[in-house]
Order: sequence, then C-alpha cells, then structure tokens
Amino acid sequence: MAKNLTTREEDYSKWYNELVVKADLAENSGVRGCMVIKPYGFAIWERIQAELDRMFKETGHQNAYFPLFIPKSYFSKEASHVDGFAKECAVVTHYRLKNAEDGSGIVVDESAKLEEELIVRPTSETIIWDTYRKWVQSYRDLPLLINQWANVVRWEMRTRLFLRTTEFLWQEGHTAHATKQEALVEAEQMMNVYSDFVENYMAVPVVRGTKTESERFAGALETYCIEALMQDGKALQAGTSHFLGQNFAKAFDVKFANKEGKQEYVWATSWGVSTRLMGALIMTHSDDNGLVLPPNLAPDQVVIVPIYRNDEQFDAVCEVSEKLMKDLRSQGVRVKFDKRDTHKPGWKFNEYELKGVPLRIGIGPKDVEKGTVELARRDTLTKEFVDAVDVVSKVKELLEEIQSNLYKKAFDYRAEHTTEVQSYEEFKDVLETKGGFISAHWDGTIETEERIKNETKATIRCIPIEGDTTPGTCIFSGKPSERRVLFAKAY
RNA sequence: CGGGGUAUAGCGUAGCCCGGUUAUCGCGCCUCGUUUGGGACGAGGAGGUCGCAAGUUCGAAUCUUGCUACCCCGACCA
Repeated sequence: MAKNLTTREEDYSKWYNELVVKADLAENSGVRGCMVIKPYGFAIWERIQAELDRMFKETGHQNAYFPLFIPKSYFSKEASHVDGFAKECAVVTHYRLKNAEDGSGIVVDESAKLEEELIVRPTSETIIWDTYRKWVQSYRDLPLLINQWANVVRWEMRTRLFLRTTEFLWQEGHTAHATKQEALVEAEQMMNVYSDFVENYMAVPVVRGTKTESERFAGALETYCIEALMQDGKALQAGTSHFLGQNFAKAFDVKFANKEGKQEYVWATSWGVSTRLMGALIMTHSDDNGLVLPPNLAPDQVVIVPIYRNDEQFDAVCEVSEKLMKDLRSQGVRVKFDKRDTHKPGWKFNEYELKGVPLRIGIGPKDVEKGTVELARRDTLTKEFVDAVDVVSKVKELLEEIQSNLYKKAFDYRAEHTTEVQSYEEFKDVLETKGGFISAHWDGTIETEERIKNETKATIRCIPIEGDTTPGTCIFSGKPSERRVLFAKAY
C-alpha cells in the first residue's frame, strides 16, 4: 500500500501535516498562517456545526451575528482581556487604496486613515457586551442566550493546519444572567454539551475540568474545559467555557432592574469550540493508512465501489449498487456510489481509505451472481462477504460498532497513558518516556506551576471534575496539596 | 524578533562548487489502445519569466549585491 504517507512512528507531526493535505481536508494558502479548508474538510466541519448547533438550540440558545471589526476603544475597556489578546491582534488603519504615483502598483492611501483603528476580532466579548447594554434593562430580559458562528483572527507566530491558524472558524456563545449561580450553571452546562458532543459524535474521550489561574481565559473568573489526549501523548484543549463574573458587565455597564427595582450588573459566560476540533478528530483516530472518521461525523459513511470488466457487467453491477444505495439512504445512511470510470477499483479503495470512509462496499460480477457484497471496515481494515439481503442491517450495525470501537480504542489509549506519580523524579521520567496525562499533587501556586512548565514543558491541563481529591504533598515544593491535578505537554 | 535553511513545470526534484548548444528525472495532466476484485501498461503529447530586481560577462539557473516569500528551531497561543 504505497501511499507515501509518513508513518506516525517516523515523525508524528509530519504524518499529521501530510494527512491533512493528502486526505483533502485543507491546505496552506497564499496568506501566511491562513488555511484553505477544502470541500471534504469543510463537509466534516459542517457536520460538527450541524450537531452542535442543534445542541445549542436544544439548550435554549439562539444564533446571531456581530461585526468582524471592533473599535479599539471597546477593546481596551476590560483590562485583563486586553492583556490577553493585545499581542495578537490584526488592526485596520486605513480604508482606501490608490495607484502609486510612480506607477509601481497599488498602495495604501495615507490620506484615508481611520479616525479610530478597528481591531479584527480575536473574540467578540467586547462588541457583544457593548451591544448587550442596549438589550438588557430588566430581569425580564434575562437570561440572554446567544451564539454566533464566525471567523476570528489571532496573529500567531507559529501555525499548523487546523490546530493553530491565524484565521479560524468557531462558534462563540455569550450569555447574560441575573444571578451568579445561573451563570455558573450555564458555563458548566456548556462544558457538558461539549463533552457530550466530542465523546458521542467525535468518539474522542475528554477530561472535564477547570483551568488554573494562569491558563484561564483573559477576563474570566473560572474557565471550564475539556481536554483530549492525542496519539503522540500530547494533550489538546478541545473546548472551553468561561464564567466571566461581572467583569464585562461592569466594563460595558450592562445593568438590569431586579424585581425590587434595584439596578444590578448582569453575570456573564462565554464558550467556544473551533476548527481545532478537526485536529483532535484527526489525531485521535487516524492511522498510517490515512484518516479514520467516526461514522457520526463522516460526510460519507459508506462508499460503494463497482467492479467490472465490460459495459454489460457495469450495467448489472450498477443496478444492484443503485438499489442498495437507495435502500441505505432510506434508512438514513449517508452513502456514496462512486461509479466514475476514470479510476480503477484499486485506486478507489486506497483513496477512500486515505479519506477515512468508515465502510466500503465492493460489488462485482461475482457478487451479482452470488447475491453478495464485499464489506470492508476502515477502523479494523477487515473485509467480509455479506449476503445482499442482509447488507442494510449489517451496515447499520457496523456503523454503530465502528463508532463505539473508535471511542473505546481512544479511551483505552488514554487510560494507558494517564499516570499517577508520587514524586517529581517520577513525573519527569514518565513525561519523557511515556507522555500522556500525569496526575500529580500540586501546591496550588502559580510559581510552582510556572517552574514545572519551564523545566519540563508540561503544563497543568486542568483540575479534573471527576478526580482524586485526596490531599497530599506537592511533587515539586513538598508543600500541602489539596488534590491531584492533570499535567501534560500540550498543543 | 533572534539563529539556520530553501526558492527550477501542478507536486517532488537534478543541474549551481568549476558560467557555454534544445534545463534533468519521477509523479500528475492530455490523446490513443489494451486494462479494471488493493494506487495498471504501452506509445505519443502538452506544460518553464530557473522567486524578484540590479550587477559582472561575449554568454548567467549557475558568480556578486539587494529585496521578497516560504520552511525548520527558540520566545507567545484556542
């Protein structure tokens, strides 16, 4: 099977880059750090969007859209928020181009300088809270539960397809509540929506937790997160949900009259997942033969490849294939019948393997004769012959099995790569030799966290919600520790 | 922004040291024929401002200078 794909063993990050390009998911563009998401990659993103969007609406949220540009003055209203993002903002300073006087081409028209610069949103808290001020007057206007699907720009130094790009797609939810408790419940709820989605649709197991102060979102009082573990032993933050307290309400003066007629600041949350999820999906399941997609997210769950030598056979095979396609579709299965005669079956087999289609059905003259089809699984790379009459039920059964098998494989991998350590020596040893999540006692100080990071590159991924809460002593400082936290090297 | 590297057809590359006919090879692409159950084969064909600009020279992909872009390594990050 010559696919010229670098193996994970050889060079994991090269494997990832090649896979993204060869599976037709995305490619680098003429703009530094910005990717082109190709149709196949975008189809997967659309499935992610569709499912999440449904879940957001089920939990009472509505979609809206806010501007791409944010006036600089808005941006500077919430101090810690500015600190967090200032270093990576793209800024619009002019609004007109002109032909250069010396004929050398198009240049910026210096006379068209903006009175106030516009920031290309790195996230929308500021513009949204400036808007919410006008929308909220009474407790009757609350809660305000809004989401937007958008692009954002963060001027990153080093970029990688899907994992970190200068422009990326995401959704950002922004909610306003009358009470602290309600906002906390919302933030926690959305973390759970994310973990539910990522585990059940993406088949990626996650650890739910909260961030330490230094890893927290700029402007948040608490950041909830879901952390996944990739096949190379590095952690990837798959989603975050923030309890923002009244920071933005105060910065943007968003007040409401409570039942007693007293003015109060609202309580806020924001939460988001991005195209980075694509990276998590790829790095969790795929193998050296290419992409492996969980059936719930695969744009094509099944592909039918016809095999034939002549027109007569082609017609016979087509008839059977098209009927099967119809039957499968009527059962809600996403199926593609690839009857292109420009590529040979062998070529197609490899192509769909590279693209991670969960199930492949081969139908040839012998099958037509015997009333069978060949069914091949992408996750296990196994093949079997199935009676044509049983195919539909068999396909449905296998799709479910593949979905749960992928989750189980990833879950087992994570279980094997989560290590409880008692000492700093052991910590460093495990980090070096095995990688993965390391559960260790930490004294709760930023200083210790920082020093461990500097010495080992590992960071505290989260304080797990379900985790060992027995007190102990910090592996680094020897001071008392309230509970174990999860460390890892991260993307 | 520091350190290192690269730039030749859609992609990957040879040639560069030591300047000299028509710029090499593979993949891909087009045409025809034979093929089609794990990336077929043969024959023919198309495709190039050698990153950009200037210089040296009778002559530059090759030497010199400047510029630009990209990649890798560090500091920042969903």
